[in-house]
Amino acid sequence: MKNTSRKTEIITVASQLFKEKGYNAVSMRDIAQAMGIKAASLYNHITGKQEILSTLILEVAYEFTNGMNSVIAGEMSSLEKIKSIIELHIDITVNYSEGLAALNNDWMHLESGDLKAFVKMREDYEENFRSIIKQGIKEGEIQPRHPEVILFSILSTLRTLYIWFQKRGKLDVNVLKKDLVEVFLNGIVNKI
Amino acid sequence: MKNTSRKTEIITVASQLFKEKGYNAVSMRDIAQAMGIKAASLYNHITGKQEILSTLILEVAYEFTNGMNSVIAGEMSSLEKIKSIIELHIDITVNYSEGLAALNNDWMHLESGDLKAFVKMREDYEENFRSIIKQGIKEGEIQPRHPEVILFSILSTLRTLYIWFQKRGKLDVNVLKKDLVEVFLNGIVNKI
DNA sequence: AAAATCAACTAACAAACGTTAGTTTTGTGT
DNA sequence: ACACAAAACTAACGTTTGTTAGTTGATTTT
Repeated sequence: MKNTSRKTEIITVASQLFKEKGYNAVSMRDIAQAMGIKAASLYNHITGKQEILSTLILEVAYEFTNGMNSVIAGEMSSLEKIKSIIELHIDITVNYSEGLAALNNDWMHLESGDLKAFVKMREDYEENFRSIIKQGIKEGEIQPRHPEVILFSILSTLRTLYIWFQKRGKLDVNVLKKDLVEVFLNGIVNKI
Repeated sequence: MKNTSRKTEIITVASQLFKEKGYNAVSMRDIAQAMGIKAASLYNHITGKQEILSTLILEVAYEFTNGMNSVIAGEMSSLEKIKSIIELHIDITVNYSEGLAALNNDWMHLESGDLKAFVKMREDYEENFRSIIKQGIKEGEIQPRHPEVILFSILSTLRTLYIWFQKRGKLDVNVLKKDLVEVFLNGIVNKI
C-alpha cells in the first residue's frame, strides 16, 4: 500500500523540475531542495540522476508500446484505429504529463542501454502508425496523400498535447477527444 | 560582403550542437572543438554563451513576428490567412532549421530581458493566430469547434516540422505545403 | 619599416556539478 | 528500554563549467 515510496516521491518531484527547465538544467541539489533535504540524502533511495530519467521515460514509453499493441491487435477499420491512437495519447497525457515532457525533450540524455531501448520502441511505434495510415489509403478510407505528412501532423500534435492541456484551464478530456478526432478526420473547413 | 564573419560561424556551429543535445548539454569547449580552436578564443568574437542563444532565437522570433504581421495586414479570407501561415512556417523551417530547434527547446534558458521579449512575441503570435481562427468560425468559413483545439493542432505540427523535414529524405517543399494545407483544411477522411 | 589590429594561444579562476564516505538522527518492532 | 534499520546529515572528492587575464604570432594600415 505504499506506492508513494521515497523513491517515487523523488522521481515525481524531479519530473516537475525537468518539465520546466530540462534534465541538464536541473541539479541534484535543486531536486533535494525541492524535497527539503540535502542532495547526498537522495542517494539513499536512488543510484543516481540517470536512474530518475530512465525510470521516468521508460515508464511512459512502455505505456505507449502497450497501447499501440492493443490497437493493432484489435479488429477495427484504419480510421477507428487512428481514433483509438488519438484517445490513447490523450489518456497518457492526462496521467503522465511530466513523464511525457521528459520523453519528448530529454530522451537523448538517456545512456547507452536505455537509449537504444527507447529509440527502438519509438521507431516501432511510428512504423505501426505508418502502416495503419498506408492500409487506410490502400483501402480507400483515407485520402491518398503522402503518408508521412499525415503521420507527422497527427503525431506532432499528440506529442505536444501535454504543453497545451493544462495551460488553457484544463480542457475537458471528452471535448478534447471529440474535437481533436474531428479536426484530423474531417479538417476545419465548413463545407456547406 | 563578409556575412560569414567569425561570429556568425560560431553561432552556426553552436546551433547545430544545440539542436542535437540542447543548450545546457553543450559546453563552450564543445563549440570550440567543433571549430578547431580553444574555448577562450571564442571570447574574441562573442560576449558569452548566452549571446549565442539569444542571437539565434530572437532572429527566428522576429522572422515569425514579421511574417505574421504581413499576414494580418493582408486582405484575405481567414482560410487564406491560415494557408499563408502554414506556408510561412514551412519557409522558416527550411531556412532556419537549427534556430527553430533552439527556439522550441531552449527558449526558457534566455535571460531576463531577452526572455521577456521572446515570451511577449510568442504570446502575440498565438493571439493573432487565435483571432484569425475565431473570425473564420464567426463568418462560417471554419467549423464551429473549440478554437484552442484548432490553434494548437496546427501550431504543434508547424513547430515540430523541423524535426521531420530533413529526417525523411527532404520532402519536397511544394508537396509539403500542398499536402499540409489539405490535411488541416479538409482532413484525412476520403468522402466518397 | 613601424604601428596597430586581429585572432589565436596558455594558464588559471571561482563556482557548480554528480557522487562517495562516514556519521548522526529518527522511527519501528520486540 | 533496547536493537535495528531507514533516512537524514556533514564534509569532501575529482570534474567540468563559463569566463578572464595576459601573451604571441600573423595580417593589415599608416
